[in-house]
Amino acid sequence: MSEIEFLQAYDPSAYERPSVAVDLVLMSVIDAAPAALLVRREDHPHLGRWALPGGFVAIDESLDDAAHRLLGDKARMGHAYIEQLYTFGAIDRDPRTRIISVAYFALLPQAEFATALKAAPDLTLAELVVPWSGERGGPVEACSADGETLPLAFDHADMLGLAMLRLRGKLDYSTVAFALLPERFTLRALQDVHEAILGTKLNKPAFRRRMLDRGWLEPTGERESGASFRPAELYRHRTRG
Amino acid sequence: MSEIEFLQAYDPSAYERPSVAVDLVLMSVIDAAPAALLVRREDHPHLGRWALPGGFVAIDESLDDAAHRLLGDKARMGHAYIEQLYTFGAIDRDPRTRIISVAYFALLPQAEFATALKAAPDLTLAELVVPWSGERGGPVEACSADGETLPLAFDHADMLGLAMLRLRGKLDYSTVAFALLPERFTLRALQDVHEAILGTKLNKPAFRRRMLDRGWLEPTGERESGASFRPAELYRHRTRG
DNA sequence: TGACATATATCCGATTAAGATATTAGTTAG
DNA sequence: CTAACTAATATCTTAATCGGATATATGTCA
Repeated sequence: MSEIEFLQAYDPSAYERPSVAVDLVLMSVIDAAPAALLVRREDHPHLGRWALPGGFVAIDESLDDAAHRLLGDKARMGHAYIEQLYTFGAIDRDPRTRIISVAYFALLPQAEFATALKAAPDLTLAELVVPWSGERGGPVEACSADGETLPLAFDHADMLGLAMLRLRGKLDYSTVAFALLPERFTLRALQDVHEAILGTKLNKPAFRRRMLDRGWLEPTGERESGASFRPAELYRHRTRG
Repeated sequence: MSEIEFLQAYDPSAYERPSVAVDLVLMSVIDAAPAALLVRREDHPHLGRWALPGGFVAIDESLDDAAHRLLGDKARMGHAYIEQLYTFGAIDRDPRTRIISVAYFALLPQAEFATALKAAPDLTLAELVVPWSGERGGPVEACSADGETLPLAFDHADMLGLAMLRLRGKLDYSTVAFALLPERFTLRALQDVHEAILGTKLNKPAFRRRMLDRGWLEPTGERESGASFRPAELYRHRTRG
């Protein structure tokens, strides 16, 4: 049998197939706390609960393409740091039918986060409360601006928890933190982001040394404005060698 | 509309759905080198090339269940350390039809690896050659026992490469290495596993100290036998406290 | 112009990690 | 039975790193 004959004889409808979806964990650091964007479910199932923005993967688009498409459709965002997180495949995770969901997490600077909130009116800002410490992992809770706990739909508390765990793990040895900051930022702002994600205070001189020794930072020669005290130097993320 | 009415009205056949598969990266350390188990493809597409054992996910089983089922069916293995790796979703990764594949990696001690090779005669041992260093990542090459390069099917070189990258990353801060060793082992054997996976030599006293300080090891009081020199103490992985 | 707040630089002690070397304990050959 | 050999285990020294504290510099604002 030749390859062409084989492909013609292949019957893809022989198996009953699950639906495949992509869910987005859109994260930022707002007011010194980790935050995510949620949508209130207006349909069954889990009506009234809060869910991650997501959607089904089309038959003619890759998983990464689906994630980027949803980033534009749901959050009105063109570009963002985005990375595949984990694939959730429990049988009963959705009561409608078998849906396997590939979770992605995206990191946005505070300004783009605010823009997305305005441009996409169904999105709601939620502060993330991490009930575990260090690298233990587990689900996280979402809180609205007025401190109320937002009940989460499906297994989305696990997705948020895994995103926080991944973020904490990558913070120290990778450059993900820069995706949460504007193009130019102070060392203080960088430390605030680290502290918000880790949930701990850090030693200032030690943090400065570590970051500068990494070689990731490039001083711009400019200084922050609008402060009523000595303005700090603005750095940018060095992308070239 | 009540939830029950909604569920009855929901039509899951409205979307054209991709097939979902699970592929297994079955890894071990054989003769001081990382190794994996491959199957020769006897059908189109990629006839004659070498692939990871895998299969489709049934509609009534979770992803994890599918991975464990395949571990039993394909490798005749009951238990092994197993962990989800990444989900590959490019449109053209399989020429037959749209197949999204969730890759899992499993770690087996050398003895179980040999047992699987005997019990499942279609499996072939392949040594993995890592053409990159450190944490850079990328595809990996597979070599047969007589040194010939085995051409890999689909995107399976990427799956093998990602498995190696994950393994290297987890080696130092987690207990995955113990999944590659028998229940009782010497510190020398543990160091050999580390060196094979990292592809570098390690300092012996420093390695001993690090491992013993971690608190993961429990001395058994017994010693290895069959050596023509001073036998080393046998340790086991401490699972409690 | 001086008080103030914070950025930035320097310093020192403590903890940690690595590499080298010395010692111990089995095995085996003579 | 004993000495030589090999590799495991213990000890030691040195280098590097890290954290905390303090001191200084440099802006704003009253």
